[in-house]
Amino acid sequence: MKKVTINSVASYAGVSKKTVSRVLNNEPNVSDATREKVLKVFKELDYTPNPIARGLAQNRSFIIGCLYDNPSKSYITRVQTGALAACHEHNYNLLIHPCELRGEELISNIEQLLQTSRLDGIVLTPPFSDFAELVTFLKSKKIPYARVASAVLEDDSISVRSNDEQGAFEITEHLIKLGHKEIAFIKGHPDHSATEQRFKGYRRALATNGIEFNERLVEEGNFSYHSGVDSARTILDLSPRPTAVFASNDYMAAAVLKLATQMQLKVPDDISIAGFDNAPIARHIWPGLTTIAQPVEEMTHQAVTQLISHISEPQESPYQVTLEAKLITRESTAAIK
Amino acid sequence: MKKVTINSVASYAGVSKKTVSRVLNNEPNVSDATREKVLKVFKELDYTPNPIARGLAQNRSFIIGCLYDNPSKSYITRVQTGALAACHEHNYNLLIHPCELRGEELISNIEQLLQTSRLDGIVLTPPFSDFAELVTFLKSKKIPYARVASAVLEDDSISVRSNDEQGAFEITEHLIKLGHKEIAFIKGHPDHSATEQRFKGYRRALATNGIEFNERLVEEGNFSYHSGVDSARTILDLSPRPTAVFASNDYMAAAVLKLATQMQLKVPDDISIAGFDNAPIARHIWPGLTTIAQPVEEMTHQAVTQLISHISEPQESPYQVTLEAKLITRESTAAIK
DNA sequence: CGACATTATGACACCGGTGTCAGCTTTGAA
DNA sequence: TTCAAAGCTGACACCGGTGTCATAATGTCG
Repeated sequence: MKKVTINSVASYAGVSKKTVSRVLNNEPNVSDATREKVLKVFKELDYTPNPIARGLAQNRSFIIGCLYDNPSKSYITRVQTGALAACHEHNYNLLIHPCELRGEELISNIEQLLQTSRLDGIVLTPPFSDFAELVTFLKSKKIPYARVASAVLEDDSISVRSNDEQGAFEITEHLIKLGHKEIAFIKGHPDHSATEQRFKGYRRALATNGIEFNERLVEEGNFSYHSGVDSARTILDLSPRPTAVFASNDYMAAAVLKLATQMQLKVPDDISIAGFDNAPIARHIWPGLTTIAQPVEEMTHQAVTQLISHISEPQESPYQVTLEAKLITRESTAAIK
Repeated sequence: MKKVTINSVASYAGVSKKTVSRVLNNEPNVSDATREKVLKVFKELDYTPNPIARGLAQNRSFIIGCLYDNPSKSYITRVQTGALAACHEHNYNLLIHPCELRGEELISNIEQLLQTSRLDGIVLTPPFSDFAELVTFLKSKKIPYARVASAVLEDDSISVRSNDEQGAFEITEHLIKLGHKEIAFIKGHPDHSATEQRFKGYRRALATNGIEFNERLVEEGNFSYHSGVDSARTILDLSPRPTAVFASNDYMAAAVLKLATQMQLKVPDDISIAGFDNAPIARHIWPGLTTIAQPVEEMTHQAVTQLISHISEPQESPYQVTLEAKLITRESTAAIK
């Protein structure tokens, strides 16, 4: 089986390379007759253009980088799924780049990534979506980027988010409507903008419903299961014990559930527990967690799609969208007795 | 900031492109003086070779594809971690390719992937590691590949696995030593070779310890949480109820635990439960699952490393290694009363 | 010291596409 | 009918590296 290049197609079809290239790229100024002739040869010879040669000529790689640092494997996978789908739709490839760095090191790490992999664009997922230094750096290097789930809306960048504040508001209000007034809250990682957003939603729900905010019911977590265990220990030892706990994500909520169970507390009879994210664990444990589902794949898909179209033809108006998060009620929350 | 190409380096250093290229690739036949001179210019100009141009010239992409289809996000992430690390060490990139297809469609899907992305090699993870048609196809196309966690050992391919059969044997024997004789077993997905291996280990442990194998205690699962729920329902309704359940992975084990808890059974007092894989959920639930930990990252890392070195210089003897799996005991298993 | 092997270097084509531009053909308006 | 504008096509250089081969410089041995 011989290699089929643009040259073989050209000579086989009796036209020049350039004309073949025109057909490939759907350029105008090719007669219908010629176009069809070439397209037929494509099929006959089973020709696929070489993206590497193309990349060299156009100084592009057709690769989008995806930057993340998230303890939740399911979140990562969902991000990848959405990003991959968008990439495939436009014949791009996705390069994943998990990354634990911060500050200076982060920048130089990304710089190296850009140097060696020649990315055409980069998708930032939390917590990188809101890292000002990184965004500034990318802007200065003129690397197209898109931000997923960022809280800060700049005027000139692609950004697709979901409404964390509103989601937190709704789930807190759900607890309040069940009669809970003593609702503990576990914060997420301080680097994530979602942490602040979810906290705001919690406080707004309390305020809206005339419940006084109590500092003592708030614990600092970092989204990890482990941090949830620590926070849970403090919260469950409070006296009087709060009747509900809203953890900023499902892993921490699962930790609360585990500890409560170990302490012989019945969930939701003795205490209600709510999470956030609708991670798989939320339905893998008993009782299932009431939580907030976000359209992660959809967000990432939109972000990457916009990023790619921005790369091909820079737009003026940045694409900025906020998608809805949805309350999912399961067995871990119930009316107070 | 201007682009630094091999031409700028060459003229700046006062040598030809080719000489620069020689230095880049550590080729012989360059005098020490010249080499150092060029290396210095590399630093001064902060030069990084363009992998795309390189790829075009050498007909390579420096991209390894990673094929998987696995319900466990944590497994996928671990595979990616190991593969990425190995790729970075050798200046390769990793292209992930989740893939739900089988048979004909799978082959044509992979064919397209190879066409459009020009992969230099491909890592197969379960269940693809043991798909004969796929392996045959890759061999016929002369695409280098490596197999992770495959059960079948061919003579001529790179393969890194862990000992599933032995792991299953050990965990079953662990239950037996705790006094269990009625040990139910939930099988995995029939497409995965691990399914058969784990089942074998289970039976060998029974046989070794003089316990008669009982067909009625075996349920067919498919590694998904959901399938675990179905199998658990059947098993927990048996009478007499088995005193222990060994599920082929942790998700199914978690499902058994959930159902048992819903049925007011105490784990491990009323029934012991064991899993396999040491997925995060194994320690996120209460009681924590006794399970088998495999060095997934290590396996993938070795597989990719070997694959890359095979690409650069094909070896005669295939690299075939079996790593050890390790028993991890948690609270979900206990001595029978 | 001369013949020959070895090492060091560069000229140039090539990988497989795209960009530029010139030249020919067709179209359409005056 | 005429001529400018628009449509179509191909020649050729170029993207940034590597492979081949010729040639110059250096080393080796009888």
